[in-house]
Amino acid sequence: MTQDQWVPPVVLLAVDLVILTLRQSHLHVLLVERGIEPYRGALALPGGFLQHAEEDITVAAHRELSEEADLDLETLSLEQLGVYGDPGRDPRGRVVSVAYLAIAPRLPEPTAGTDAAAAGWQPIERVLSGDLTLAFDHQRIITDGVERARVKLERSSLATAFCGPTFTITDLQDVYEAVWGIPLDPRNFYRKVQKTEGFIVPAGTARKATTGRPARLFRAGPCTVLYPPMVRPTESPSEKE
Amino acid sequence: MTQDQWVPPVVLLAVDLVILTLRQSHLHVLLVERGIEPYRGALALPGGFLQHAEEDITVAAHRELSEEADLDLETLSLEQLGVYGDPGRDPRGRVVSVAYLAIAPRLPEPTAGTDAAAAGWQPIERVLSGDLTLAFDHQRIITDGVERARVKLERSSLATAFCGPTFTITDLQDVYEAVWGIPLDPRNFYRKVQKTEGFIVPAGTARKATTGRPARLFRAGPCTVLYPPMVRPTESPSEKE
DNA sequence: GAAATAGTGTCTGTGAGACAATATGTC
DNA sequence: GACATATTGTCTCACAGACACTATTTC
Repeated sequence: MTQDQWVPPVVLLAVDLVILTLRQSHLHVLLVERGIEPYRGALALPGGFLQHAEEDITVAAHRELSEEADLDLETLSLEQLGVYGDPGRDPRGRVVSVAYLAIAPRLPEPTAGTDAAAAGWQPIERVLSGDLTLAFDHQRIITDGVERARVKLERSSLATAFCGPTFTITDLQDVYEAVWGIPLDPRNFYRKVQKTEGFIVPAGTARKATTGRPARLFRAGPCTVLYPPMVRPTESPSEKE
Repeated sequence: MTQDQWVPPVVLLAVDLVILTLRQSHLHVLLVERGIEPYRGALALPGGFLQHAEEDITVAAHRELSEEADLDLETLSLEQLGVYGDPGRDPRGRVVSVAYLAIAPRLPEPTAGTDAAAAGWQPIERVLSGDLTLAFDHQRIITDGVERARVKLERSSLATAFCGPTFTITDLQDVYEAVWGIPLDPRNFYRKVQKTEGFIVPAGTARKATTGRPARLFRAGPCTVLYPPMVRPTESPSEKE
């Protein structure tokens, strides 16, 4: 049934990272400028090939994360997003890429990592709208990553990963609003997160530089799974006839 | 920064299929007996290497599906589950496997496909309990696949993919109970699915061979996304203190 | 009629969404 | 005090869950 001497084809394996963060209440993704062909000069996700044949894929993802974005694993969520391996997505040959999604708290401008000509945070809207042109199929990967993040906010405490060690409830609301792209009622949001057992725990009171009543501070609670889940309003009320 | 002449390592790319179906109200997974080393004689997921360097991964998954299980794509859901590529998972070398999840309606016993020594449906409990020993990391892949299916039943109309072209509401309830592994109240279930716009549409009345009032028949409705979602009872009430 | 399965009605508790009202800070 | 933001309270509606009840079939 198989021909003599048939051997399975080999592929190059790469990892790509969708690193999301919040800047000025807007969701941003980390992009680098490619220094080599193909797509030289175009914006792309940080990533690269496995370093050697025995490197674990997850390890490779973490390696790229620190190489290209100076990000350590502190308070950082990193999960597999999927495989992108269309033949022809890379002119160099058959390259199959494993995409990872990382969520990071507010970060300093990453002034060019090790092997990227330029690096920077780009507003997610510019990517999703097609305003920016990205290398390979990276726009689709980012689209999938954002959607994954949106869904994860509903049932996991992931949102706290966008914040620093302590945060106010308003900070947390900003996260939800930015990722979901919709406004939420502060009063109802307040009640909801307080009622959700183990989501956040008190951590003193903030001294606010700005005007208004100072907010209480919280830190991430013990639970990673939210019950009941946060509900995303724009579910599909438009589904009605 | 890179050594002279450094070239990225290559890997072998495989696809593995988690094919789930319902038999006698129990969730089953399709397993084959391996005919070759490694793990010769052990049970494993159907799957195999890419056929040639230009084969699309999804195409390869469909190919394996028909090769190993005689299943065509009719009313069949097939989606990417994830990548499993730990170094050392396959003694033959660096093999990275893309796992797919397929949901199939009740099917005839698949009497050995093309290149598998034996094939058969195994109850999912035997796999999850560790009662059966599987090749490679296939137990973990199946565990992930079942969990994915459970979650998908909540918000998608996937459950109808387990049924034939027409089905009764009780049939549909059986699907939910089997996949979730918990009993549901028939009365509430009935109301719920009827109220969920576009989930199921009437399709005549069944003539039952058994006793009792004949049930109405339905077929899958136009909506693939359920709103409001079906709620899985055992969410995490045990999370309470 | 008895048994069995299908389908409906009703009540109750929880939680989402709207929004008024109150608290506590800065200027 | 004026203003701004934080926090609490209240009302209403939708829906999950429990479960009594009615309907329609076979025997």
